[in-house]
Amino acid sequence: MPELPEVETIRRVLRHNLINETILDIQLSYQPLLEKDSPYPIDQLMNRRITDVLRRGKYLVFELDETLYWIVHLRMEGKFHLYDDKTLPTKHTHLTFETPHHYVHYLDTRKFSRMSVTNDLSRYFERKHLGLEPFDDALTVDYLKNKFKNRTMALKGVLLDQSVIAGIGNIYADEILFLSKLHPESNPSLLDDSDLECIIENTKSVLSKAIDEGGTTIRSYTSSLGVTGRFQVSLNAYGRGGEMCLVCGETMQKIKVVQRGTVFCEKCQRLVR
DNA sequence: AGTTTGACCCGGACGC
DNA sequence: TGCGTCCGGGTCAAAC
Repeated sequence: MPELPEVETIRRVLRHNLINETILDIQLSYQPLLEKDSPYPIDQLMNRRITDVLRRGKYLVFELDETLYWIVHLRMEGKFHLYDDKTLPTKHTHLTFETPHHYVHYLDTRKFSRMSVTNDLSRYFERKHLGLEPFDDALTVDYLKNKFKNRTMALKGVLLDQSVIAGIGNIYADEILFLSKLHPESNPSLLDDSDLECIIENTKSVLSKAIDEGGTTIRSYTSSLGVTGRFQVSLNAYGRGGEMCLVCGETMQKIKVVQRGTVFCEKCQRLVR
């Protein structure tokens, strides 16, 4: 599942390839991908020029003619493929469009992803109640303290809450908690300033490092672009349940927290209760 | 009114 | 081979 660093990587690849390209033909073959309350149908993108590609949290945004916005959330398995030649769609291709220089397919095996077309981007995101971007200077100890107070949910739960910090998903939540040496089931409202500072610093460092690694991967892409944004990042927690902790050697635990698979080291990560 | 829980969107993987 | 069941993650509505 693409997390924020992957989405950012995808954004850069798409922007590089599609900026100033005009959408000459676009077809959505699986209608449920378009949100029911989308102000406009997909057809509205026809003959529009892509003037920018943006990201907000894990949302991708194509700006068209600087006035219209096509918003895409990849969820678990949404992906863009760019081709130089006309290519047959697969059974998981749900949308196709072409531009003067590219043929673009959008695929999603699980069909979990969603998109919308609007001319009012700020209104769209207001309704999604997104919190600060991880790299926003307004992300401070005081901001988190305010967001964490009165929260009884497990700490990991509030890290996944997109109205606190936008863009943290399951993989990086585990990684941030590991680096911060905090147990995923800690009580968010009981953390002290240094814990919060630690969470902020690790959030920024782990995400920016992953974005950098994504940039490295981009250079290895060839002309037929599988823009999945997937790349190998060295992770301490995710996928390492039952393996030894890379810091202390203890066996990493795998549990469910807020119904999400969660890996942590019970020796390194302090439970605050 | 703010917070938490659970349903939902699907098809791949797995077990029998 | 075929069927049934479970799983996964972000979002939002419902419940608290």
